[in-house]
Amino acid sequence: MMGDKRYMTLTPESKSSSLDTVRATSRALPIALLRARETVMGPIRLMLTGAGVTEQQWRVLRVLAENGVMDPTALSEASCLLLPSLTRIVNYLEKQNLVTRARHETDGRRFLLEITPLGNALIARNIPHSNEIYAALEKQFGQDKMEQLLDLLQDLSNIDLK
Amino acid sequence: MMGDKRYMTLTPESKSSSLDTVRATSRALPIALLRARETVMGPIRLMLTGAGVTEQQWRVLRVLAENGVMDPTALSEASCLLLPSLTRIVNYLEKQNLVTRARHETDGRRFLLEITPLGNALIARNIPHSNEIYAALEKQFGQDKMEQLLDLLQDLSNIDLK
DNA sequence: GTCTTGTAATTAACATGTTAATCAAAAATA
DNA sequence: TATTTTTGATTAACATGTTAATTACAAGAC
Repeated sequence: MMGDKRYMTLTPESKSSSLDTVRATSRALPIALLRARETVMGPIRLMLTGAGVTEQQWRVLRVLAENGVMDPTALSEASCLLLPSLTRIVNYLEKQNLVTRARHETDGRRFLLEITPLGNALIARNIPHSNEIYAALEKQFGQDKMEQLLDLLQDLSNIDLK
Repeated sequence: MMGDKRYMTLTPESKSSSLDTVRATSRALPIALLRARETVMGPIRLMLTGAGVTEQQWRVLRVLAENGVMDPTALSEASCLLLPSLTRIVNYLEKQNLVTRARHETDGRRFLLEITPLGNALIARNIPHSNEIYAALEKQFGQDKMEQLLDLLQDLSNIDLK
């Protein structure tokens, strides 16, 4: 394979084993995932700017709209946000009356978070645009490839690396 | 498909069109990409902690090792970092003598960045561990699926959403 | 009940993400 | 050449990412 730039050798003068060969960054999975995500988020970010929320705030609101009442730990897992980030985000959303925070009835350590009608309204009036973007993406990329990609990503996420 | 939770309706009492139907966050592409990336980065982060660099610093060093001299704009594109982030990261790497910054000879606006021998040494002594992690991941996930995923991600990244 | 241990959530500190503003130098135009 | 416009890079300001430390409460052990 002449000109295949998927691999390179760090020290060309030495005999290289597979362990000291650097995978080209264009085929490095973490970067590939990041780059793909940037492509998708581009138009979505425009939409969110119009909605007046950040990407992460939108994610929190959507998960709460989908799941109802949740405690921070569950919300953290579902929205892919670490707890310290989530704490700050929920503080802000609470000030904007988009989310409420209440103490758990029996467990004094836990809280219960819930989206407000105002929060639901924010989602409802922006979802159509969001879906338009997603539809355009799926049309460009191909519905079959999209399903294939989502399945692979789900499989990858379920791997246990010990 | 009973019990298929890939979609939900925001307002159950209304007749919902495809445009006001909320895609379940478990099948939302941005979250799926994020979650997959977290899975992969888990063990890599452990390695990087041992190496004494952050994920982004490691990425910058690897791209420079792969491509030689680069200006910030090109490095930004290749490493998937916005210029403001890159400026701070390069400032730090320069202080650590892992990277050098020089003025462009003919264009006074541009700079030329290059990895130092110290930087190359850092990569060389950590690449074996990095490759072990990657090999374990590929073994768990399957080499064919890995190639398939990388191809899909590359395709997705090349889409133009106008 | 008291003490210890474990858990949920927050706070702290620093690095990075993100958008807008700024600055210097190059390129374009008159 | 003087002016304007564009471009490369940095700085500023604020939100989030990340790890470690802290706090309040619950659950177990004694």
